[in-house]
Amino acid sequence: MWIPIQLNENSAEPLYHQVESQLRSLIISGQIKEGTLLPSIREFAGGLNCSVITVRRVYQDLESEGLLRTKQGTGTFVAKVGDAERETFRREAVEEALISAVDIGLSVKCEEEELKRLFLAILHRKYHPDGKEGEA
Amino acid sequence: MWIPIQLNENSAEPLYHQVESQLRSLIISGQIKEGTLLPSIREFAGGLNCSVITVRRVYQDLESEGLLRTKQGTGTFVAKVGDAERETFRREAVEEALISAVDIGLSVKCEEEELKRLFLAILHRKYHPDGKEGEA
Amino acid sequence: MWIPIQLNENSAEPLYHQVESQLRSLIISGQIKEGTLLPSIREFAGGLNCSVITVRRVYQDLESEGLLRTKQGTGTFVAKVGDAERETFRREAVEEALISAVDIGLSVKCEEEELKRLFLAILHRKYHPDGKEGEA
Amino acid sequence: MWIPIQLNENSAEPLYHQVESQLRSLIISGQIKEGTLLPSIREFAGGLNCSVITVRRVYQDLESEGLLRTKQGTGTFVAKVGDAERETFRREAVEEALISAVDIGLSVKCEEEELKRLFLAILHRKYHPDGKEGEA
DNA sequence: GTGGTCTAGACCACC
DNA sequence: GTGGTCTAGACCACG
Repeated sequence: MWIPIQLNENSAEPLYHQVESQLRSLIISGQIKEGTLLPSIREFAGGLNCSVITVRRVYQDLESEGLLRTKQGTGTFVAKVGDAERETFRREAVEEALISAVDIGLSVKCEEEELKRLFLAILHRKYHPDGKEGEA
Repeated sequence: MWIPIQLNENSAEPLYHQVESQLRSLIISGQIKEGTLLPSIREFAGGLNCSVITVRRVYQDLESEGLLRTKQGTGTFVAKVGDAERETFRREAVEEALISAVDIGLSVKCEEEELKRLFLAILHRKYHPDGKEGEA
Repeated sequence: MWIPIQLNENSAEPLYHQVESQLRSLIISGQIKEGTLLPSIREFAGGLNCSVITVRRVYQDLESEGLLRTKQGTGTFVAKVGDAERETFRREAVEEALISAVDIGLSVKCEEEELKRLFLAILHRKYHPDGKEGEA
Repeated sequence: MWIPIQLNENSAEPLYHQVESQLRSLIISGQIKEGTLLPSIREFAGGLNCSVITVRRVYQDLESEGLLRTKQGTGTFVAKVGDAERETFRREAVEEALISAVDIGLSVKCEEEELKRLFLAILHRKYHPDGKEGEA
């Protein structure tokens, strides 16, 4: 199975962290279904051109979050995530990001109306990428 | 002079980063006026209960951004920030945060309408803290 | 012949280990009598929905413990277990578990009386499952 | 600070696991007080004669359990554990061990009375090591 | 000095 | 084949 992960070499964000958050999004959003057998750590590492250990860490962390389940000698699977649980995950992730953005607006004394305007513009641009935009 | 900085000991965010971003906001938003003499490194560090090295780094970083100006033997001052420049700073900070939030929404397959609804709710809550809310 | 084995897919305990310890218990406690012909490796593996390699390992391990005996071309039988031997087995298994439990209590600075109270409660619950309890 | 950890080289139990469980016990039982600065990973690794990475993993795992808190550039501390929380931890650890022991007794068809007698004997021996016993 | 990340490579246990 | 553990050693970020 092929997992679409984009690594940004120039980012300060640790490799394993980039992989983790993207894989987490794929699972939470349901783009990778429960029960799916993920690539072996070696295979995945090869594809990402990184160390086996980095991938192992990703699998391990996500397992401790309850998103993955690994069976020695067999492989690593996407765990069953209850709908309610998934909804909570999504909600939290999104709310957290929005709150943080509004906080920054506040800290910089941005007007409520201006913030709203900016947000709506960005929202529209991202969700209707008529031209080229659509991914950051 | 007293600078209102809140440090979160339990955050994963590095100390120096917390101080930097808050001080930057204070300057950009005009809450600390240009020409103001900031506390000495030692004094500031004492107030924040952190290392002088940390404060020194903050002053250096913000100086290299052009927000501060250090005069040997005198102290560190808030530099003159042109209105256009300030506007750019603010705009960038806010836009960046909003874009990042929307991206997360996208990555988790959040509906445009839901995202908008959530944002407006948070916006209102933060800007009209009737009860107690208002700062994170 | 049908062997009542419960596999816990989500346990960290290796499959072969789960099968081994349960089968061992069945033999030692006399619930499977000596001379009994066990299912073939394939059949057993099919019933447990696991690999034949796993069952093969179980049979081998228990044979090397003297609990099973394999006759080429015929099958695997439960060996004769002397009463004294069986008693030793049981005693060891139980004592080991109890000692380990008490050690954990000690390591966590649990009072002797509290430990005793807890034990008796659990003992009663497990041996007199009035409601539903009785197995973990 | 010196941490009393006993490593069993011959055990099948992974190194990091041995260290983790012992350190966890020390914290939960209150033998290491909250706020205590633990040895640096290098120092600890030197003392245990193991790799830095192994110690780091221990600290990381216990941090994710909420028992430790590490600050980059500063060190690793024992986190504040609420009394209720600590009680839960202890209770769970002990109950789990006892339940498992009783289950083994059951699986081997040990009489309730016999199990009780064995337990009380072991309990007394461990908590009143008149002769030599007292640790496993 | 501290912890944080990442590497390459080894060996073992499991299926 | 799979994952699990452990090593030695490097380099970076933080205080």
